[in-house]
Amino acid sequence: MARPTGRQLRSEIVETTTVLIQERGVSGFSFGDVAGQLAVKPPSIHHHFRTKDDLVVEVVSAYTRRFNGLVEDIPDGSARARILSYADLFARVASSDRLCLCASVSSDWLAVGERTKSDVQQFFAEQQGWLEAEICAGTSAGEFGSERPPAELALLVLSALEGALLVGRASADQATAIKRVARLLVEILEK
Amino acid sequence: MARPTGRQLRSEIVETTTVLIQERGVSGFSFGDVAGQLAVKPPSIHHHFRTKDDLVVEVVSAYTRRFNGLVEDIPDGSARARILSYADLFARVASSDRLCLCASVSSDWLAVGERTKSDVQQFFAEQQGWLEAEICAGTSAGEFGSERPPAELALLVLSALEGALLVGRASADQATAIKRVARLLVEILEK
DNA sequence: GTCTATATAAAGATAGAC
DNA sequence: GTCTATCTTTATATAGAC
Repeated sequence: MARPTGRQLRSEIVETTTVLIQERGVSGFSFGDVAGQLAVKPPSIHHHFRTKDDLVVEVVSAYTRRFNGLVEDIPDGSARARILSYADLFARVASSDRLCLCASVSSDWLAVGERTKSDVQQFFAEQQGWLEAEICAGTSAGEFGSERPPAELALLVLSALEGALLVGRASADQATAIKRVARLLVEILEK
Repeated sequence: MARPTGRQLRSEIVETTTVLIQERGVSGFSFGDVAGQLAVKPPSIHHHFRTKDDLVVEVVSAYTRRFNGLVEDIPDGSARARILSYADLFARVASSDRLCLCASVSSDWLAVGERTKSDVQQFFAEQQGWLEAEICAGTSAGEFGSERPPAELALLVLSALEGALLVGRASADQATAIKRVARLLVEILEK
């Protein structure tokens, strides 16, 4: 891997840090870890991000932007297909035994700054909002028949997907767990 | 708070560390933090637990023992009531904006030792086993009417409860989130 | 923009006095 | 069993050369 430079390095730092946080938590990575993986020295990281907190804020922001972009790109189709695509996205972004980045951050809640906290809160709120709208649409289309309040179902779906990554990782069975949970969730929404 | 000593201190270290991990993650606490909260010095912690990893192993073990004890103490009654008690337990042990300890550990997966990993895996497996048995019992009693496989439902329930703590904490609404999810889950099991 | 060198502080851990 | 003192390593962060 060629040593990245300039604007290139900045985005590679963000990518690498995202994975490190997903694997080890916010307190479990250091500038030295990031630098090591990119074959540069710690001061190069500091050049782009003055403090660790600045870096974490940027990582959450980049993750949220990317994730929401992928959600927007989910093609039109049946409500069932769209929810399954959403779950798949979830599994993909968190692939390889990782969690959703915001779940990782939420786990270390008291170890992160205020800006990060409010950004993570917003991420979860946005996901619930998207899910609620999809559930409403599916119900209007006659595809979903659950009589339970869409906002409640949205919270359940998000919680179950986040939790499945967590439980699945610790069961050496993450990819399967998220698929099993997703399938069950759409069946529940349908009837 | 009087300074605890001897066998007393050992268990207070475990209790304090449990909370610290729930709040800040495995990598987010130090012997100094634990010592500070108990008004002793770091070497006193080392006297009881040679390494940080030894301490984490003991914390997971104590948490699991205590949690499983509380589960066993859930009184006989309707399947609905027992599942709701289980969810409540979950919320209580993780109260005050914390997660289930094993969820916190799972979040920092690559930062913990092998012994800890396998203990956490076992915790999640045991919980799924208990839930599956309860769901089967509820179905036999005619109380639960879901036709979906009990093992699948058990995974869903555990994932949703773990995830609700995570999402709820980041929504400044944890106590409510877990209750909402628990209520929805029993309704789904019933029909 | 990246490096070497360095400051400062904290962490995990141990030795040995009390 | 707990302390003081200390060792060693690592982390965050900055200054200044290249």
